[in-house]
Amino acid sequence: MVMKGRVIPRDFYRKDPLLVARRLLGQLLVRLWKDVRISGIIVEVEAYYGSEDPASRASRGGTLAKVMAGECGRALVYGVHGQWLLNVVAHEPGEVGAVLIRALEPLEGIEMMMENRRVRDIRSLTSGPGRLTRALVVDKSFNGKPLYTRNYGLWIEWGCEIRDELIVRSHRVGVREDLNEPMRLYVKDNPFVSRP
DNA sequence: CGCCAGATTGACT
DNA sequence: GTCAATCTGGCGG
Repeated sequence: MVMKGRVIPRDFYRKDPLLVARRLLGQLLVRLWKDVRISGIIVEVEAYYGSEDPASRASRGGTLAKVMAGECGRALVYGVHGQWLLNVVAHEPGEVGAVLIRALEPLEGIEMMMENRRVRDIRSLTSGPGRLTRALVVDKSFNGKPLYTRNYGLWIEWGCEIRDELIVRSHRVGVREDLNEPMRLYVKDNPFVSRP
């Protein structure tokens, strides 16, 4: 792709969360940590909406809802079950939404990730929302930070295009009450997709 | 402040 | 496959 290697601009995220989720597959999540580029290809995502979405934390109000209603392209980081989960705020103007990044295929800085995660098997490095934040050293301090600039050491850049035939759509993982529409997307047969 | 559910993980049968 | 440790944020007192 022509744009490969460039940071994805803010306007990319000003769309319906499911559409943004689809377009995020194949792009690169990059973390600059200790002068080392740690990155991975996004291979699994989930779309979340506002008050109409029973699985969304935004439907319960509070700080998270505010961030999800705020500026697109910013990180939304919050804790569940002792893990930090990384989302990108994404929605149409006046709406509420975000995309959860659930799994990466490790690309650069793999040794650094291994150090951060202390695992033997490379397949468990970044195959889960809590795992990838540990591997890339992402925590609450990134909450609200823009991901459309390199300024904060965490951003998303153009990677590769993934054909429609390679994309699987399913219901979201770990939610009590899901929407009728499946909101989870992942790359078919990719070994780094989290366990269903 | 205490309570508790939850967009999870890793260890174990 | 099962199961409990984990800890933040929302909410009630």
